[in-house]
Amino acid sequence: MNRQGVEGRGRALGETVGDEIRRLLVEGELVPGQRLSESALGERLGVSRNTLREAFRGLAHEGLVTHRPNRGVFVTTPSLASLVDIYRLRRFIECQALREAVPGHPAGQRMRTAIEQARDGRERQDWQAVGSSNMAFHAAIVSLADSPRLDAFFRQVSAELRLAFGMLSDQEWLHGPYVERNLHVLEAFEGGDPAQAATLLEQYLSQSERTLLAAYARDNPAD
Amino acid sequence: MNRQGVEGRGRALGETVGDEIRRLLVEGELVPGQRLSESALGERLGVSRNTLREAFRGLAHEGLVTHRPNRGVFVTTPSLASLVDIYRLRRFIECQALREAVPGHPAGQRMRTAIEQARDGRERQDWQAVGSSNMAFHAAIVSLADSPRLDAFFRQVSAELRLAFGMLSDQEWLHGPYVERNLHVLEAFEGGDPAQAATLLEQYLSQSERTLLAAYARDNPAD
DNA sequence: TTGGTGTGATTGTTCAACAATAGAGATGTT
DNA sequence: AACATCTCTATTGTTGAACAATCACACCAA
Repeated sequence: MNRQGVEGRGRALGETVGDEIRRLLVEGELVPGQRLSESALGERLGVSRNTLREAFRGLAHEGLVTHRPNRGVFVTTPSLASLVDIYRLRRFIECQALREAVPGHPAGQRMRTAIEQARDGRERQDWQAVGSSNMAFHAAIVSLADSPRLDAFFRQVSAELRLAFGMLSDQEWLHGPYVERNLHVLEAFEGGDPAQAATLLEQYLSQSERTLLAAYARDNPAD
Repeated sequence: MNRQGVEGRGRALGETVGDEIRRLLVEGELVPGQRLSESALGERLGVSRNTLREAFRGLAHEGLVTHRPNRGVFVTTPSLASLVDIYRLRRFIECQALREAVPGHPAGQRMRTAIEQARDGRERQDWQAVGSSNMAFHAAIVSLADSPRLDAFFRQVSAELRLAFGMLSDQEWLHGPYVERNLHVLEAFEGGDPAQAATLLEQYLSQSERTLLAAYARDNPAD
């Protein structure tokens, strides 16, 4: 009788549920602030409350979901403070990864493919795809540091940021302009000038932050 | 009938169980490689299997515990690779935090108190206390970056590292020599020379890494 | 309006059950 | 003895039902 809504994978456990919810999250099916009822969501995914609760724990740990004791779990509503924190982090991590990277690191290839995919998405006006590719580009930058733990951490922060992007309108304006700037960074890096690449990236991130904060303030006047 | 072994806190949930296990972990009551049976540990802590499982999820997410599907959860045995990764990370994060810190940052005070506590511990030959204070010192360095997320990440990595220290003998040699070096770093920093402080810290961490890896190799010849 | 008070819905936690799996031991073959 | 195969068993994976604890809200009194 088990594993109905989630198709039966042999290997994994109800951990698949976590992935499933994550997917609903980045696809915007579940929006920030929304309450995730244990019984309702459990029924929808075809799992029991206990299993769902386990999944919630992981998601809460990643910050995608917020647990208010005795009240339930809610899709995290990114605060202005958290956005500022995330961008501070990104500058801190990405710029140094770029600056200290060994030349010819294989991640350069991943950066290049990410840019190409972003271009594809832009042509199709698929801004969600552009956003994903964009994040892949930055994840590649982080991977220059060759630290699995740092990669995992960045992946987590990205997901949280993704949540914020999802709650805003004007996706084109948020993602579009950065495709070409990614390319500039890559060119500086592969041209053997990591310091210059880091400087470009720093400006890039600061501008991106301003844009995001402005959009946030516009869409959430209450805050 | 609930909440027996774990004394009944009114506000929190079986999440207390996570803290409890964490405590057992850093105190060395639970050693790396050990299997954590759901029924046994559940009985010992006075919680049900389901509640315990929820706690396991969080711990696994922090890397303190490793989940092998259908086989159970085990206290993580830090690998050589993970130690190398952790030290790479520490150099990456701590040195830059120090380098970019604003002068007169309040965390300087926390660094100073940590050093004093480490000295106390050293006098009492309480090497576990020295290790804790040492970590507090480095956490203070990270907090110079003013990023809650980075702080949380570092706390997590520290706990994992702590696990590794716990499995080694020769605690005095691992912790003792660094108390004074912490002071040198602090002095350089408060003397207004962050670059010098970062350089000192870098050497410090590299030496600490060598010592740790050597001890690890000695105690785990199999690896 | 302000301040209780009950009431219903949801979470927190336990328990008992069963399916699924890995590992150990037993069996049999060469 | 070495090896593959086959039970068998203990443990995990997951469920559903139960009940206690807690919160949100409507209702009512002053």
